[in-house]
Amino acid sequence: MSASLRSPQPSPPLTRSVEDYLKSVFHLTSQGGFATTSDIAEMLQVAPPSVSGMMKRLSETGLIEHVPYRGVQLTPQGRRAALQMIRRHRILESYLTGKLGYDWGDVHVEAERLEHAVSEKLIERMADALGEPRYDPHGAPIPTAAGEIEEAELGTLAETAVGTSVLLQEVGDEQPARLHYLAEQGLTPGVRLTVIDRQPFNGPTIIRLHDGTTRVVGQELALLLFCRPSDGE
Amino acid sequence: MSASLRSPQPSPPLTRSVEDYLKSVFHLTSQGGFATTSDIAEMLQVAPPSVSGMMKRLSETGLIEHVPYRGVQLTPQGRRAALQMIRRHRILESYLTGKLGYDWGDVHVEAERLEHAVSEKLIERMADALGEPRYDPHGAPIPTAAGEIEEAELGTLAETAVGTSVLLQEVGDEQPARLHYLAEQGLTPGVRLTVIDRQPFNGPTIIRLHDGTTRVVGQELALLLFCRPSDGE
DNA sequence: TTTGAGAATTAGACTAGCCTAATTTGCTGT
DNA sequence: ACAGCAAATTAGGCTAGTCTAATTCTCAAA
Repeated sequence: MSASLRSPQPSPPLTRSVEDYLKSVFHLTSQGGFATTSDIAEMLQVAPPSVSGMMKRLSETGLIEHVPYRGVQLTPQGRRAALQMIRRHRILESYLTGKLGYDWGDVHVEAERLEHAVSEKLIERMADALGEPRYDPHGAPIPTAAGEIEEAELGTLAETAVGTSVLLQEVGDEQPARLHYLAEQGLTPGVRLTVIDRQPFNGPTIIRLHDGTTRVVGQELALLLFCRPSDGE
Repeated sequence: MSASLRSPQPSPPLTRSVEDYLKSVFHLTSQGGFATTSDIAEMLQVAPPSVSGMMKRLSETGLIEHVPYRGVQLTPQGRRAALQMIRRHRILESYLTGKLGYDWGDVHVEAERLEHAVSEKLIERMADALGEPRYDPHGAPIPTAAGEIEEAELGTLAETAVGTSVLLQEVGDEQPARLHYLAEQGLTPGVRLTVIDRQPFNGPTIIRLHDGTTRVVGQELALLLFCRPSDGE
């Protein structure tokens, strides 16, 4: 009787590619539902047949559930692996900005490479040095070492009603240029702002920051600014 | 006329494997001469034919000079790449011990993976945070960003004459267990010691540390302790 | 109910890197 | 000078991951 029948097999370490696919599936299914082949292909910048092939392998190893011609979802095991990668990524981003003077626009690319190379131990040392941060520089929640992640329901600035005061919680972007611009405008996670007005036909949103200055935020950017109701002043 | 005739071709990034082979060749030729197929195979833990194949590819891309059935040497271009990897490795080791509380026995494995994933920028940030260190935790010289490396002629403790006082400059080992033991014994780079006696037939060397305590160092370890004449007190 | 567009998959090929087995080469000792 | 051994290379095969081209499937609209 082979060992694989009794124990959950000493799974070989995941390859770089596998780790990337799992992360993509996680992100694409975070709102529920299935991740489609073409969405994954788009996200990873590979051809659709490459995705089909990988999905086959991943479902054989029990990391995803594949419904042919429908899409895929993570198994609990796949989800665990994906969350581990996301923890690594976000701790790395936090460390690079917090301890090595990186700009928040530049950390994504660096973390994207490092996340495949760091050990669990290194990540925990970094997390410790940072004081166990709960959010990364973009405001995204960092999964715990145990694999739990905060799931908040945030609305975008683009859909926030005029007159409402909100807390800018998370910036859902990775492009350095846009992030640099947002930082210049003072639009970083943690700032409070009030929606003053919004132009019709998907026009820009006008906001007032806490310091009294105003900003005009186009729809494209407003869709990336995730906010939650601001409690106090 | 193809572009490759005018410019030094936009060389594709080196793969992980290629980087490892270049480092091996560098280390194996550091005393001059050629690196042999079997030495490289031994160092990288691959079969000799794998080395032959890789040597063919590397000489085609101009990173090494291959004399069939003789061995290989780095070209200037290959040497530059190898030194860059060694800089990365040693800066990483320094950073892990200096800033993240790693033990000097544990840094090698971690750096071995990270060196393939870090950017030039990150290495320079780390070097800066450390104050541009010149030696890594084992006392090995760190190449400069420009690709220069200090070449010192060091003798091992095993060949240091009885009665001589020396400075322990570098520990030529990577095995955690041995390094932990040496640290316990107070044998880390920078300590001064005097050779008191040596047993015949490759027997142990007896030394006195600066604090007056003595140690008995077997031949195996004595061969890993690189020393240089101690000038002052 | 059928059909056609678009998404997904299968088929088949390529590269890097590794392996084992077979062969070739170079050197050393007689 | 040459036999034989050890080292190196060539031959041939495997896997992971990618690609393009061909095929199959799903679903919505007529």
